[in-house]
Amino acid sequence: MPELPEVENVARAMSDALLGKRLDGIRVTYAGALKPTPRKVRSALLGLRLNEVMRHGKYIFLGFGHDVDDVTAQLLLHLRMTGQVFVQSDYRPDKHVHLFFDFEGRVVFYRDIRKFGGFELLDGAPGAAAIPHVGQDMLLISRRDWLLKIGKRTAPIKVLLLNQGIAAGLGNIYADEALHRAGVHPLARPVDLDVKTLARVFRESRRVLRQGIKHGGTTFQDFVDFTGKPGNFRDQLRVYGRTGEPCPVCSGKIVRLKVGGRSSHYCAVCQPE
DNA sequence: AAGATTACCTGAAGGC
DNA sequence: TGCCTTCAGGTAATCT
Repeated sequence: MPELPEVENVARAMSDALLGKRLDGIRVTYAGALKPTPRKVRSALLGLRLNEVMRHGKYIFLGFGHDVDDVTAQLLLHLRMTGQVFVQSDYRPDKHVHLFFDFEGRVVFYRDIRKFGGFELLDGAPGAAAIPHVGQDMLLISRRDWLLKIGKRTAPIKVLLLNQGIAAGLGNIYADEALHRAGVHPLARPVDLDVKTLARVFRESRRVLRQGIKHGGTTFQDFVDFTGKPGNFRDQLRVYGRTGEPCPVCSGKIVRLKVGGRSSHYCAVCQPE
């Protein structure tokens, strides 16, 4: 499931492989993956070059223009739950591949089993202004701003870490991992925690996201990188998906609990309520 | 106004 | 070639 580290790896790979290349064609087998309509997207982008790849939280902005560095139109990409973007010369597309982008002969596939994700054409090049409900990127927000936004809240901290309006990028897996590393229970309320503890959650959130990026992301079920390979961070997970196993730090039992409708995994010993 | 619930989809897993 | 229910989790919309 793509969260910030997985999206960052996709963005970097797209940038490396496609920057400056001309978009010559788009084949569409599921129109819902290309908004507002495949026709309008083709009419706006065909013949233009990909001049910018920018990640914000779990979103990727793809900037297109006529000349070098010129950006006159943008595609906004979100992978949601099962979206995959990759280039693989020997790949045989299955029924879940919905889009084929032709960049000067190189084919980029968009595959999405659950069809939640996709691309959306933005008028002009609004960038982050197109997603005003999304807060600053979790890797860019200052500790001060983050503490101001979260410090007095009364909702469970797990829910707030997942709230993309406060800071963008953490998903269910990395949020559980960050809370374990910080030693904080997922139901803890920020208003009840001291600043030092909150600062630890902030630091560990950043750290686990950076480690995820370094390891090529986490593949639990569906994520693959730009070359179609799964990520390596799964081995580093300490609590997510390890219900019933011993905690790697203290050997306490890892338990699972629904928080805000989402499964949360934590160590009952390291993360007391 | 924040928090809870539901919708969007498909596939895997497990009970019977 | 079994049927049915539940679950997985990102986000928007719709409730309370």
